[in-house]
Amino acid sequence: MSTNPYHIPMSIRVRFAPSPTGYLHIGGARTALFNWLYARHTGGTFVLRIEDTDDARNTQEAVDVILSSMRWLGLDWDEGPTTGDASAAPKGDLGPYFQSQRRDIYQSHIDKLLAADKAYEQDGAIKFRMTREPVIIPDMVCGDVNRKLTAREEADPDFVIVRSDGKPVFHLVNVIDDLEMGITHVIRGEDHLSNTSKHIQLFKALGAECPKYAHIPLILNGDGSKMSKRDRGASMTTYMEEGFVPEAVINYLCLLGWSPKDDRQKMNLQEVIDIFDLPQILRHNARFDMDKLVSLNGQYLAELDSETYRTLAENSLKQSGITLESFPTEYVQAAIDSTAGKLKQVSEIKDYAVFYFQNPEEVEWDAEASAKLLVMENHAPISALRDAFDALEPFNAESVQGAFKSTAKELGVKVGALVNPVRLACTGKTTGPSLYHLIEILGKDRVIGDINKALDRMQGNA
RNA sequence: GACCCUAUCGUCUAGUGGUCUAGGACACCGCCCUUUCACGGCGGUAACCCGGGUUCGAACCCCGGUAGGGUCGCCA
Repeated sequence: MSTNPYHIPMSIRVRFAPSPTGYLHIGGARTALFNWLYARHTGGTFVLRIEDTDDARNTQEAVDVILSSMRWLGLDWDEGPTTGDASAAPKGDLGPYFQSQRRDIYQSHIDKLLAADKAYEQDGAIKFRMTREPVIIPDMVCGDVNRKLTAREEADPDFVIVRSDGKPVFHLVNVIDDLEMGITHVIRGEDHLSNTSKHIQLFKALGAECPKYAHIPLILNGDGSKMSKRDRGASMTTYMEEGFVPEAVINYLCLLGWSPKDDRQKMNLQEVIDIFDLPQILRHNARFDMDKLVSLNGQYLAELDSETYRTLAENSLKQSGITLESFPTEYVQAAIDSTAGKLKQVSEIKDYAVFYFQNPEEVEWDAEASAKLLVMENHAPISALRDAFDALEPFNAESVQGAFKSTAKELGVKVGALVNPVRLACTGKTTGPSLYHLIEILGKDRVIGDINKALDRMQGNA
């Protein structure tokens, strides 16, 4: 026995054990994250195990999605599958890491339980002789939980560990794997708390010490209801497809059910690793707030290097049906660069910058703004500006800005009086990238054409 | 129905008996900055679920309600 007063094993081993029945749920992602953080904080080992015992619901695609989601989030595992192929060589010595490959291991334990009369056969299934006493569940988040029997369990506390079709059930395989894989801390969703009494008894029957438990609260919808597949934000796939910044998603997840205890919100992973620990995990469920995630995402987006930002932006633009290939590379880059630091989500870029990639006649003016800005009294000033543009050489952001200022001064109007109608003329909107830069990118011909069209409208509105 | 967990602004949270006329962030509102928007800055609205105790003193401790969530499967 060590002299360590907390009896913390030398090497901590934790695991994330998803069942491949669909995408990676945001709650699952956070469970994975908390396990990962604990492993990294303690210098321990993070194991990924695929619990694919339900052939009716498991799919290969789901396995691949889980692995790619984990990788996207940056949650690397020290042991586990290297690919979605269950027969491929894994990383780590305690595999296989797919439960579907571990039948022999389960069978030997089942035989032992049967031989010791700790389990028995009934109707072709095998049932475990469960205690009739309450079970104390020591939990690092919830404290000691005194799990009494429910009415149903009072009637028959024993439960099935092997189905009549010969397949072992979750409770059994989960415990055997944690035992065989030397898992020291089980960090999982609170939905497993009640069932932990079964697991503790199973460990005992198998002649093993049970691991330490930490049941973390669940993530609920904004209205407090349970998050299901349909709910926006529930699937990690959404974040990958919509071009979220993985660091932002991770940062947000850290703040759900855990807190650095000071006023920090935006934290990099290393900062979190340094101070993350199990006892500070909150005990109550948290509601998912897309607004806050998006806000955080905007902060990370603004800090991205231009290369990464361009890639994200290009993908988003292509996804929304814009054929970037028909534009010069420099033009596309300049257009994208003019949106940098402006968006909270890259997926907003379509609405924000679509005018760059439309034919002038496709740009639709916002009706309300058009009625307000494209009026006859703006005709003279804007045509004066048009003439100034016409004579401008070179035609760039700097010279354009000069033309705005000098024209405004000559006419005795505010720059804004010229800026707003021109922005509408060129982009169709009242918001967007820096007008001077956008005008340079669009080029003189296009801009003068847009302005002329707006001048016609002013006369038409008269 | 039984059993378990939980309860601070709309949301995420800080707070572990006095320093709380309860702090921060998102969202919202106002002002400033500004070529629009966003950013940034300043300010504002907004919370201790209810009822009993314990105590000189309770958001913090205890009990009871209530509410939300979870579990009771030959699903995981």
